[in-house]
Amino acid sequence: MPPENNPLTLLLRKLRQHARLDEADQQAVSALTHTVRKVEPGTYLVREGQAPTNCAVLISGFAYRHKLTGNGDRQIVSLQIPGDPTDLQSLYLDVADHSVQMLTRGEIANIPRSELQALSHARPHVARAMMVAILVDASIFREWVLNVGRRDARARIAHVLCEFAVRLDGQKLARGRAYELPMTQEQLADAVGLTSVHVNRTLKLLEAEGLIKRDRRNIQFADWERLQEVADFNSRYLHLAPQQTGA
Amino acid sequence: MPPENNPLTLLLRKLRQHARLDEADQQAVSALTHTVRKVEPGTYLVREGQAPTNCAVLISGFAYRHKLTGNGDRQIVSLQIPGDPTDLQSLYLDVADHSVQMLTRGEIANIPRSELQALSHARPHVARAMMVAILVDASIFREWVLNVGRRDARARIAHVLCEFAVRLDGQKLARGRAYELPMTQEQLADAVGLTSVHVNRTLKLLEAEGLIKRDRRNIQFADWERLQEVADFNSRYLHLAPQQTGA
DNA sequence: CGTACGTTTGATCTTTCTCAATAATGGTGG
DNA sequence: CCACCATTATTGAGAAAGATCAAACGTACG
Repeated sequence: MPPENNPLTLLLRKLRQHARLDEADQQAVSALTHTVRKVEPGTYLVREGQAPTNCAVLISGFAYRHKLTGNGDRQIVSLQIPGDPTDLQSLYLDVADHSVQMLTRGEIANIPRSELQALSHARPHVARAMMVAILVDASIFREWVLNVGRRDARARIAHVLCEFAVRLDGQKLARGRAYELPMTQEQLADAVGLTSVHVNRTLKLLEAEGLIKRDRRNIQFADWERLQEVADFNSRYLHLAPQQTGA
Repeated sequence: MPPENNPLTLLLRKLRQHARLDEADQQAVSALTHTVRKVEPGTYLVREGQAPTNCAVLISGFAYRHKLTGNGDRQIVSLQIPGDPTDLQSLYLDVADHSVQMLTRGEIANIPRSELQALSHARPHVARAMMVAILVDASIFREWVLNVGRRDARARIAHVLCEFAVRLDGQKLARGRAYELPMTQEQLADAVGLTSVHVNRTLKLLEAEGLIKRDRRNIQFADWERLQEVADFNSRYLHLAPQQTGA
């Protein structure tokens, strides 16, 4: 099957964003065993406390990583968009310290963890590319600590909206200055460490200020520049590839 | 110089916590070029926005990672204790997305980033060990998102105290059920996303409850079990080595 | 023995949470 | 295609956690 139709093309694209992979590397990635599966919202891709046996790459749909407190409060610690390998974070850890769950319906490609490990062992460039992907994830976690720890509700929510927009854009998934936010206000609340009630009010505030427009889950960026300012958003932490280098 | 006196012994110990390194691997790590330097509190080991050129391993003393919001609020995103490589987080990233600064006086071993990269390229087992170290750091970031996003002041502060205790213990740096907290209440506040005033009151609350005892910066765990409960602390996310495997 | 920094305390103000009820929406079975 | 149900979104009123402002107090160190 030509690589264009291969579910792993997405993964390959992701890996090549920051590291140069030669023909053999690319071949090896494309040759990974994988099974494609359709999944419903709520499906677990990783379950806290379990030993990870494979790595799911999101082909379509959205997912989120989260942790729970002892009394059941949820905190979403990151969002995953198509192309994201959801499980590199436990590639070499024996027990998952968090869960990953589908936000929407979608498709995933499951790759045996052992194959990824073997690949990273055998091919330094691929190992490096995976490491970069992991490091970028870690950088996003750090920004989220800042977001949740030091910004007020308005900036916090605006920040998540900005991050999502920029990441979608980076994967060529955004259509213009708008997107469908793939989550409920309650889930958004869990991402920013607030209450769904307060998220609702703050969303309306952002709208009243003319920063966004909303129609159900659809978010339009009425004033992208000012929204970024309000969000205190600077995309540096996403470590976007400055330029896609050709093959 | 025998490895016991080598500043890199600490790094080696860290790397070997989760991955098996053979003789040659260990040799290679011990042979890394490095310069030891004494540093004062406040010294920057990494500066946000700069291109990292070397990786500092903490030999003695404590450091912290932090980020700033646009209006100057600081959020500490993790604490570093002796043995921690402070800079693996930017091993393959071109621009540092956060700063690392010394909390106390201490000593660091600076290793050229290029050498670490070369080492990870040449030695898969070392690469894997570094990846694990990075993954554990990432796991700690995730826990901090949860801590700051979903726990109240009392639990949050207790949680940081617990984490610090367990990590010190893991490096054989704690003397019994007490330690000297190497930071001001203001810095602790920046670590938990609160005000120093509120940290002060909460610390006194924890003391009044009989969970800790304090004398200046010295923290004693008067009731370790109950403190962990209050903190909602579970060390799983630290991914501590189940057992130190012999050479 | 001052001075600067860190800690402690009080009083008041804000943001965000809670609780509760009402209104939309979307999906589903008939 | 329509009525019904379960979610999700919205709104209001009151409570609480934590922030802010300001001042006093300690303590280490030059």
